[in-house]
Amino acid sequence: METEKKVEEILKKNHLSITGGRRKILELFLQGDGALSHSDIEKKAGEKFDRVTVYRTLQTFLEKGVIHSIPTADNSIRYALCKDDCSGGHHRDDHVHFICNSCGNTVCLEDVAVPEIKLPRGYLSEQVEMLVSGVCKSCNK
Amino acid sequence: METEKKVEEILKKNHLSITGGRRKILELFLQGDGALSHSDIEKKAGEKFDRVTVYRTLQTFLEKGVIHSIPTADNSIRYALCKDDCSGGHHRDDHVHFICNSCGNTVCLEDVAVPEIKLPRGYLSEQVEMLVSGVCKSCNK
DNA sequence: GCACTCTTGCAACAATGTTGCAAATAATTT
DNA sequence: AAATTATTTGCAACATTGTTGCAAGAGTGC
Repeated sequence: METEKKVEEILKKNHLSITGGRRKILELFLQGDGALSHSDIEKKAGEKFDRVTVYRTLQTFLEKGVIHSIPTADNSIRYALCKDDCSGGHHRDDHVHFICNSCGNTVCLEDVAVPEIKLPRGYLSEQVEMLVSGVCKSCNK
Repeated sequence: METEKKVEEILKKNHLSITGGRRKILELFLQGDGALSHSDIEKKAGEKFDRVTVYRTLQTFLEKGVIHSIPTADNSIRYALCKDDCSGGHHRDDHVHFICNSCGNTVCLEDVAVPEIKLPRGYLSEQVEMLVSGVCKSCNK
C-alpha cells in the first residue's frame, strides 16, 4: 500500500522507531488533507491508543519536524504534516493557514507564501505565522 | 486619576455596569502595554476574584469589542485592548501581533498593517491574523 | 431607599495536559 | 533466532484549564 510505505519512510528518515501508534497517527495525517487537533486524532484513532501516547507522539513529531503546529483562536492547536524539505529540525513553514468558519477545517495553503513585513525599529523577526479565516473552497459553492 | 476615568468611560460606552471585577481587569490592560493571558490576569488580580468571574468578564469584553484575542502557538490565548474605533461589535483588528521569544511578552504592533494576500480561487477571506515571533525592542539591546 | 436586573462566588463537574513508573514492544547484538 | 538493550506504551494519579447552575450580592434606575 502506498500510504504504508510513506509512513515507514517518514519514520525512518527521522530515526524514529516504527510503532503502531506512530503508524496510525501518520496515516491519519496522510489520509485527510486538513490539519488535525489533538482531539480529532483521539477520536479518529478509535479507542486504540492512550491519550498520553497521542500527546507524546505529537510532541515527538513536532520536535523532529514531521508536523508543524497551527495556532487557532479557539484555543485548540492543530497540527499538519510538513513538506519533505522541512524535516530534520530546521523548519521552513512559510505558507498561509486557512481556517474555514463553515466546516471548521484547517488547511495549509502551500502555494500562498507569507508576505514580508517591515517591523518597527528594534524588532527582530524569527518566525511569521499567517492565519486566514473565512469560507473554504468546498463550502463556497 | 486618569486610568479610573478611562475605565469608566469604556464600560459606559459599551453599556456595561461598573463593577469591581471589570474595573480591575480593565486597569490591568491599561497599565501594562502587552497582551494578557487568562492566567496572567488571575495572578495579577491577586486573590480577589474568582476564576469564573475572570472567564466571564473576558468573554463579555470580547463580545463587546473591548478586547480582542490573539492566538498563540503555546495554547494560551492572549487578550489585548482594542483601539477606540473598534468598539461596538464590528471589530477592526488588522494589525500585526508580536510575541517575544525572550521575555515572552505579546504586543500589538498597531502601526504595522496586515498586508493583503491573494488566496487561491474559491477561498473567501473574512479575517486575517498575523503573528510574528522574535525578539522585541526591549530585549534586543 | 426600593425594586429590579445583572454580576459574582461557590460548588460541582468536564476537558485537557503532565509526570513517574512498570510492562510491553521495537531495535540491536550475538 | 534468541537474548540483550533501548525505546515506547499504558496506567494511575495528579495539575491545570474551562464550563454550568444556582443562590447571594452588588449595581442601576426610579
